[in-house]
Amino acid sequence: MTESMEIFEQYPGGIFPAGCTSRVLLDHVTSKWGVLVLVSLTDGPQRWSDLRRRAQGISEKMLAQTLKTLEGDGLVNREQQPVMPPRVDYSLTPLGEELAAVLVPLLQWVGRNADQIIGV
Amino acid sequence: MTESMEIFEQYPGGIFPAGCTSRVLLDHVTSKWGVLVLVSLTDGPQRWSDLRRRAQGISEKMLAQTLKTLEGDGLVNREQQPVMPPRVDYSLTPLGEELAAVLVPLLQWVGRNADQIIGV
DNA sequence: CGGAATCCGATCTGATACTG
DNA sequence: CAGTATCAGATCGGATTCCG
Repeated sequence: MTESMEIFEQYPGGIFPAGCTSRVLLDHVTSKWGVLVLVSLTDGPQRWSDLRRRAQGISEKMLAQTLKTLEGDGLVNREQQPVMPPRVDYSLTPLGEELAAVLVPLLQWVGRNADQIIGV
Repeated sequence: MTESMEIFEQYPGGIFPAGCTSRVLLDHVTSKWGVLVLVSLTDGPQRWSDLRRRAQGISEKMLAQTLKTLEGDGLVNREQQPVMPPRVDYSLTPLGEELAAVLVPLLQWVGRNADQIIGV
């Protein structure tokens, strides 16, 4: 608890001012499906239907919305081939890879500890 | 991208089955306010009013709800002293400390990159 | 296949008021 | 100080339908 507390040094009064860009980005990447989509993509470029399978339970609406948000943030790349039937590949940008690298440990921790925690 | 991909090894078809305990816990800890409360508490035990200041913009309703959820998950401890006026201290449990340790790098990454990302 | 559009209920938020 | 209760409005999220 002694190191890497730059968050408190930067903002002594609180963690990120309310409404600042950090808050917005944090909400995007910690959104219900944002985490799962980003981590899915660490496995390499994937298509719409791949992502629907990886992020089990996501609706088409939320997949579309999540991908647009992440693309708008420069975290995800969208590549469309002009063929019929259409083929679209999603992948992480370099920035997205960086982010996913800090997200994976979170997912792993959750996976290890979920059973011991829920319904204490 | 080659190491620590146990998430995909565990669940080849997707990341956590929909509705499993891992998903529930993930939703709790990545909730809009859960992240901020947990990271606030890495700075040591804090009182209700401290947390309201740290997690700028949180309403009393959401602070109460977030704390109850995290307490129910065994991530946060609530200690009430029977004095008047009442004094209540919130702190991380050992499990909560573990979790916060993987959350802090995420917050730091967001803090470093938010300005370059939003509104591309 | 890869979406967009629409509707609808659940959830979140803010404001206000009240309590021990 | 540390909450609880309640209500209205905004937003989120899911299910369904439709389209190139």
